[in-house]
Amino acid sequence: MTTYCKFETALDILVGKWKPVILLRLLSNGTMRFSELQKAIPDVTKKMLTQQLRELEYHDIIHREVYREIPPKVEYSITAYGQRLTPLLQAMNDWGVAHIEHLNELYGEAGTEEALKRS
Amino acid sequence: MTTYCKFETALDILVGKWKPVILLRLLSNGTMRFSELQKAIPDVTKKMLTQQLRELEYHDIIHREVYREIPPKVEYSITAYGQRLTPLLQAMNDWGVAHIEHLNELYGEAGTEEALKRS
DNA sequence: CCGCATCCACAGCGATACTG
DNA sequence: CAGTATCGCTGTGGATGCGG
Repeated sequence: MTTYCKFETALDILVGKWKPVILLRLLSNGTMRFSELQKAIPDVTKKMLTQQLRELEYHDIIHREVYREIPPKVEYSITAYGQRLTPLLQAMNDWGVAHIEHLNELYGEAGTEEALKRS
Repeated sequence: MTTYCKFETALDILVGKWKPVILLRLLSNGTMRFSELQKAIPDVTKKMLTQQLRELEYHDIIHREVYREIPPKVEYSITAYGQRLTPLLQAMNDWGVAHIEHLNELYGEAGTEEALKRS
């Protein structure tokens, strides 16, 4: 007896402290190694990066390719299925940009940044 | 020096343990009193409900109308600006529905529920 | 009726050290 | 290089009680 509306599902999959950045990186750079991602996202720890990547992988958004070499090499990329997120991300981005505008009008430039931190 | 892509902003505003349900309720029911919301969302505590409502209010997604009566009465509703979320929520919902389908194909009906809990 | 204040439990995340 | 394991802090959310 699940409820009809499933927009929460999309949220669950996209939300995560580092998932948005990871997705953006992979979408713009294509395939990336683990270490490249770490360099591209300076504040993430190995633990968190691994965890978030695994979750995205489990949802078939990204692909994990392991090369059995010494030293090891692992490459991450967006799956074909994952590409289908793009329009949604675009829509969310557009809304986000408009929303920041809107907050500026409501509270002024100063308040906006703080407003975004609240939730 | 903020980054260009702002789809994370949309996430921040929509995410919250009870925000999705609240939005759905208000969108389908129109104006609702605090107590009605509480009844409609059985597991939420007053504290959490208040908090999430305030955040949505701060972002101008919902409107809070206070009637200075005894006993008090407070009504919540979606603002005109908040209505502009609808297409986005619809898009997210569509993607969510499709994604659940996709997970079923990957892991079977059994695995899907657990998959959704992971992230 | 609506909401705030306080206290507490637990999960999330970071830091660090260790492994194949 | 690409992780895993462990520990400790911190923040979020639940439970409860008070107040306008």
